Amino acid sequence: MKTQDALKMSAFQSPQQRLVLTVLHASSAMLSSHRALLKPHGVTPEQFNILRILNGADGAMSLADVASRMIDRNSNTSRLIDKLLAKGLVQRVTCPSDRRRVEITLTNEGQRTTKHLSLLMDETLSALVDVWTNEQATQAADILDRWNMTQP
Amino acid sequence: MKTQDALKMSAFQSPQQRLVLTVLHASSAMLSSHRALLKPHGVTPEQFNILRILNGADGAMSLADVASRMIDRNSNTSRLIDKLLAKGLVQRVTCPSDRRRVEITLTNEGQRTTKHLSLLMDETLSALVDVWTNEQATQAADILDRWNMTQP
DNA sequence: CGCTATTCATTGTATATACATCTTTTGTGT
DNA sequence: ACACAAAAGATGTATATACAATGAATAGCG
Repeated sequence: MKTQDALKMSAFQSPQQRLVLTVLHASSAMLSSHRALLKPHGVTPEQFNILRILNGADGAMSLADVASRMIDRNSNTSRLIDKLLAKGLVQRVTCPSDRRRVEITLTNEGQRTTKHLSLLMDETLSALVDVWTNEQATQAADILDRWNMTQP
Repeated sequence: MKTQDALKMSAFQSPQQRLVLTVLHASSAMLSSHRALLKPHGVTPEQFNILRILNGADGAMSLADVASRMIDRNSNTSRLIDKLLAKGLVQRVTCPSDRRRVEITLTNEGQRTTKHLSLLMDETLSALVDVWTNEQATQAADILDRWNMTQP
């Protein structure tokens, strides 16, 4: 169901409330697209997010470094990395200078997979997000960022 | 971490891609606020969403009716209603004219709780979303809806 | 030094979600 | 009337998340 249909009867109390609900709906729909696209390759959007972070990083990253760049920045990073490890996409090495830390790196296969999936995502999803002009996308993102800036 | 910080290094490929990531981050932060606010009252945002739907409906609703109005429109509605049932907030009655259907209604306690929590949410969260003017909120929501309209 | 506090990561438990499958009941076509 | 398809819900399994608690290693300070 489309957002405007789904919420039609509820007669938003305010434009701000409408925006919050619209964002929640849009986020859910976007994640579904990503999930469907990645699924045939055995990777979830949350796992792919980690792969992209590792691919974008220069050197090795500790688990906390990865977590701080995730969309959902939490302690389940350990378990997501477990899954990637089981698939042979990442490597986990205890840091010798500080044995509390764990360095996470992409394996060669992990690099190949990440590049391949990034390309696939960009190609497939660019058609979808082209409903927005550059100006519209920038404008909406700027407005949403006003809110993010006030959050803890 | 703030969205613009979190993603600073990644040098967005396009304004559209930036918007997608911004929406995902904003959605996650919004849900966290809601969750924290509702938690002391023993209700999750997902459960509260169902309570609000039932409260907004005129008469009784079937499970499918509820599901179609949910943010994440899926088949786990059954289990969410199980939780609300265990808390005595909703009632579940097999429809006599079509025994496949189940009518869900708020109990008296469910109505009280829903009104109380709605008020609490509005009061507490209105301060947060006031970083947006009415015009900004409407503009951003309109832009996001352009995307929703194209999705299946 | 040795004790304590802090940091980094992992694990336990409850919750929610995605997807597929199954059961029960109703509808339909011949 | 009977067989079969479709509809409404429930459930099984794997995954992800929130939050708290734990374990291990280091830092800091007396």
